[in-house]
This record gives sequence, C-alpha cells and structure tokens, in this order.
Amino acid sequence: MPTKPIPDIVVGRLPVYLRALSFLAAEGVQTTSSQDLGKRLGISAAQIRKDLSHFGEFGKQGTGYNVNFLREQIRRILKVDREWSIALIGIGDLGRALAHYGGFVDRGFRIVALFDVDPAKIGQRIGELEIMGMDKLAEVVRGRSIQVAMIAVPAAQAHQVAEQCFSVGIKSILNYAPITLQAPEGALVQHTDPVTHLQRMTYYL
Amino acid sequence: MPTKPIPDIVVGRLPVYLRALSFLAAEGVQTTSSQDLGKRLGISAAQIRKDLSHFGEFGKQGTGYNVNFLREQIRRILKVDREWSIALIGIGDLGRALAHYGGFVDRGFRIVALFDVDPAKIGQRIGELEIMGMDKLAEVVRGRSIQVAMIAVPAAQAHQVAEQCFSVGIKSILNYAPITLQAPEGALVQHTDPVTHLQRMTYYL
DNA sequence: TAGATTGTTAATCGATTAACAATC
DNA sequence: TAGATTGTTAATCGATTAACAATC
Repeated sequence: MPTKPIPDIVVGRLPVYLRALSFLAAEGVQTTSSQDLGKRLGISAAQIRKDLSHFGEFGKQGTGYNVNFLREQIRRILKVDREWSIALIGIGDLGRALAHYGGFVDRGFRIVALFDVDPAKIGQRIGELEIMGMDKLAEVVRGRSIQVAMIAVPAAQAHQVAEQCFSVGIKSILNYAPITLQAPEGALVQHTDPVTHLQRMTYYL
Repeated sequence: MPTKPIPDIVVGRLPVYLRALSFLAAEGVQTTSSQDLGKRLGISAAQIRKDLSHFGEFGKQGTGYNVNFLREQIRRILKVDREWSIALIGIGDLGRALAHYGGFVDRGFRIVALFDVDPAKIGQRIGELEIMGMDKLAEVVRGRSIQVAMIAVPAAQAHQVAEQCFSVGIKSILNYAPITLQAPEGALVQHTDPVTHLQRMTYYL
C-alpha cells in the first residue's frame, strides 16, 4: 500500500511555518495555535491544521501546539535537523552577498565551496573559502558529498552550469539567474528572481 | 457587470512567460507556440493558452504567437512597459548586491534611492546614489512618486521598516528579510527567502 | 466543569487538463 | 489543400474551507 505523496504546495508551506515557529521560539513563546499562526502568516487556521495532518498529530485539543516541539518536528520532516553543504557558483555581486550571508547556517545550510569561471577571481578568498575554477567542481562535490548548489551566474551561462552540476551529482539547484532551467528526472530546480516578484506586484498597481 | 478578477496564480505566471519571450526575442526567434513555450517552462500548453485567454487573443491558429507582439502585450498587462522607481532599504551585503544588480532596468524597474539606519553608511555612495537616513524616506518617496520598495534589513527590523514604508505611501514591498510581513488593505508584500526554497528541496532529498 | 482547539470529514471552490471546432 | 495551432468548453482533478465530534 503505497502512501499518497504529500502535495508539493503543502511541502512549500512548511518552511514558512518553520520560520514563524523559530521566530516564536526566539521570542520565548511556548505555545501557539493554528489560529494564531494563521493570523501571523495570512493563512487560514484550517489550512495549517490540514497541512500538518499530512505528517502526524502534533497538537493538543484545547491547548494548541508546543512551539519547540512542532518546530523540531517540521525540521525533521524537511530534513533540516542537520547541515547541508552547498556549492555556490558565480561569485559576482550577488554571489558575494550570498557568501557573506549569515542566515543559512542556523537554518540547515552551509556554503562550503565557491566556484567561478573568471581566472581573476580564482584563488581569491571570501572568509574561510577560496574561489575555485569549475574544473574542481566534480572533485569537490564528490569529495564533500554536496547535493545542493546555488547558481548566481549570468543568464547566458546558467543552463550550461546547471548541466555541469547535474552531471557531477548535484540533486538540487537554487537558481538565481533570470531564466527557467529544466531539472532532469530525479533532480530539482527552484528559481528565485526578484523581478518576477516585482512584476507580479505592478500588475495590481 | 463587474469583470471577474484574474486569478493571482495566473498573474504570477505572466512574468515567467515574459522572461521566456524576452529570451526568445534576444535569440532572434520570431514565432513560438504554446507547446514550445510550455516545453521550455515545464508548463502544459493548455495552461499557457488558458492563462493568456484571460487577457485577450494574441495568437494565430496554425502559426502560434509572434514573440515580440506577445512580449509587448504581456509587458503592457503587467505594466512594465514603463519604468518603476524603487526605494531600497537596508544596505548590507545583500542591499549592496541589489544596488549593483544590472538586471532591473530593462525589465521595468530602477532603484532610485538607498536608505539605511546606520550613521556610518549614511552619506556613502553606491554608483550614482547616496545612502540616506530613514528620516528622508517620506520626502523622497513623495517627491519621486515611489510606489515600490525593497527591504533588505535584518529580520528584527523588517516589520517596523515595512510599517514606515506603508505610512509614507509605498504600495508594494519586496521583502528579503526572513519573516512574514502583513500587508495592510490595498498594499502588497512579496517575500523572497532563499532558505525557504532550499528547505523545500531538502524535503525531497 | 466550561472553554478552547485539535484532527478529520464532507462540501465547496478553483485550477488544470483534455478535447475539438475554428481557422490560419 | 493538409497540417498545425489557437481559443474555449466541459470534464477532471486537486486544494481550501466549514463544520464538528473528540478531548485536553
């Protein structure tokens, strides 16, 4: 009896719930409810309960949810109760900003390797890390069991860089280039492009 | 007879279509079809035709769509056939990267003002722009009719900064802080947080 | 106990897909 | 003309919401 897969749209909301729970935990809040969370996130209470019910029972009638407990459960479900190593490819302005960003580590991710094609950049250091040429990608990805990459290269190069990543065993790519990439069978690509968000908003202005 | 509002999920796909059409135009491609676009974007051809049908008829039976024509139509629908002025608030690593990013202008947006609370940063220049204190926000937003802001401040300050933006007349915020912000009636907030994307992917790993 | 809130069911709502006449 | 592709309708599929028994 194969279990029904969880809808991707539900999976996509879990990180948002997790973020809110971490915020509440940091504030010292012990308990929350689907209603309280829903109000904070602009989501209906019923939807939050329904979403969570795909994974188990985490609350108590009359009381709600223990913030730390639910947080730990979602961390486990999303597999961010560990640290994922990330390769960052493309060390321009955005790549540098990502390399400096301190918000990855306590949410389950650590950039452990930097890559660029520009010979002028190769060998430079950012913090602890040295920028490497793409010829080192296979070796580093395999050696450090990296499964996740972030791509911050120009649009014209993104497709080729993604191919290279997949060919050396990367399973997930977060793509910052403003172009839609195809993921091969068994791999995943997520896109993040500020302009698409802005354009979605101007429609309503 | 009030027209039915276009589903937001459809509006959200238009920027993706536009991005693909701009790519094709740059490649010199004259004509495309719902099937071709769908293949490139990982979306069904039927969905693309259905989405476009909310706004009018843009294609020709047997031929498909003229790339430049459809591109112009979507630019018009999304209102990015003009240039929107943007205020960028929070000039840390990410804010700096956004300030340097060259990809806004040809897609309808221009950062025209930089703000930070740090006295050490106020007065510094990035390119043509000088970083200003938040006390100048109201004046600049009104003076330059700015309707869109990007917030790249730490999570702890994001809520307050957003309130300030809305209070001086900003209608749309693209929020880079890892926290969910509420938009007041008549305003819009879009969130962009790399970690939520990464966490969504690790679920499947 | 009385009040609150969960997890779940069934109903509703909305989005996607399949199919096809129209027609370039 | 023959082949291709649109725009649209109806059917299907899936997601959200409302309601409520269970129970803390």
